[in-house]
Amino acid sequence: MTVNALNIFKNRGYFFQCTNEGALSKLLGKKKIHFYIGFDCTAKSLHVGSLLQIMCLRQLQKLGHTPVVLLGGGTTLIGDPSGKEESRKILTEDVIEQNVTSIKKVFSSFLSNEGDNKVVYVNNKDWLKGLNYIEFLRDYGKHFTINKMLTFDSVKLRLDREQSLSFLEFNYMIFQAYDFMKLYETHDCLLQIGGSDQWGNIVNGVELIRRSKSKEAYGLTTPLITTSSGAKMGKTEKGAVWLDKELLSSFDYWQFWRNTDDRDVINYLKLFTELSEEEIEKLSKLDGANINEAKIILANEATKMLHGKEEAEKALETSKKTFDDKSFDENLPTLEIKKNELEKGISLKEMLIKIGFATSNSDFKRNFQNAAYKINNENVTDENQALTIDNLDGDTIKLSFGKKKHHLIKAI
RNA sequence: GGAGGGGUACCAAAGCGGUCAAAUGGGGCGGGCUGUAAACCCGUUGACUCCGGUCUUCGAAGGUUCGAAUCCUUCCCCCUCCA
Repeated sequence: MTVNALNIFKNRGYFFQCTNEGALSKLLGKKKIHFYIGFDCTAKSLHVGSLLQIMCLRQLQKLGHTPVVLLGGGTTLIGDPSGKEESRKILTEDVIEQNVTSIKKVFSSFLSNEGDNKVVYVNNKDWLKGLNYIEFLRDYGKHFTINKMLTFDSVKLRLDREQSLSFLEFNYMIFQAYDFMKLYETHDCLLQIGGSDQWGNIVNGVELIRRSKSKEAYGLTTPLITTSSGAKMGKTEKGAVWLDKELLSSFDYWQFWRNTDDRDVINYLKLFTELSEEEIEKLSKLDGANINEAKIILANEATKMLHGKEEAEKALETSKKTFDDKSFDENLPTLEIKKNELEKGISLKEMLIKIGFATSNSDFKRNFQNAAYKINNENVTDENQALTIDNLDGDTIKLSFGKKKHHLIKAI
């Protein structure tokens, strides 16, 4: 039996809709192709919101196809209006280039850089930057009608909300279509994948290729993943779930998955791990508190893929110590402090502000009144509490803000 | 260019001379219950504070007033319709 890529996509939950499904399915079955996904470079790194797309790249690469990662160094100069309520901030070229570099790193964890279908990186700045406006309009502008563009959700939404959509942003979809065509030319790229909000943009590209080359290319979108409670997925106590150790530690990343809503676990296992369907099926039998077992597996697998096996094991260990034994583990964020300073005594309030557990004196006071702080698991009852050597447990003090945020203070 | 509507805290949205650091809802944060889940309940959500208060905030700048988010003037921005 031949492995059918689209079936895998459907079973795993990567599939939302695609153009010409029959033909695409056949194509993927008989030929190894180049396919691409574009990534926005508005931030220093990517977060879990892009993980599904990355999994698609990984999956298809495993089947022998060649992933082309398009870094939108050029389009980010404009800003994608899709799904945005307001215009994006315009970033400078410098910042974008830095982002491009750091975002590239993310992919190295997920994609193979070896073999004849190793990952290819491209930056659309390379062909967009030097574009000649008049020529571009004459060659490609004629293929786009305003009538049609106005029907796209990304545009309609903005207009319905009575929010302005600048011409600059309006051009985004034309550029994205042009990107696809360009990659078709240079890399024989036949398929573009994207989130469901990219449908309009992708179809535009497919049509541009058809009109200007009389050739067929394909588009496929992935579903928008929301949590069962309806929110967009991707937040922890500490903010966005970055796919970068510098921005979110592997422990916090592990915790993010561990804290998944019961109702989402099985779904996430399918989407974000590579466990076999049988294994997942088995885990789906768990109920009640036992679902936590599945969550731990999810966290392990997801962390392993991004940060490596060792980091995943460390995160598991740290979590056990922190939440089960209520002790501490060195893997928790740690602040080192001189012993003699501790002998003099340090204001707890200042320490908490320093490590980010309070944003101001007032904030500290509010949290204190809500019984949010603990020293070595003991509730703080004195607002003017000072940290001294008496608080040391070994050479460490554990400070907690709420149930999930812990920080160590280490005397040296 | 003309006519009208509007800009309030993270978001949405009330307030339209004092009782407004600003109702209400959402979101965030914390507490309780639990399984590091969901749902639910409670608290909190500008800064500083000698906890009595003080300071900064309602698009911007001026003005009227004992007193302004609220009234007046100018300016900036957004939306709708007309040209």
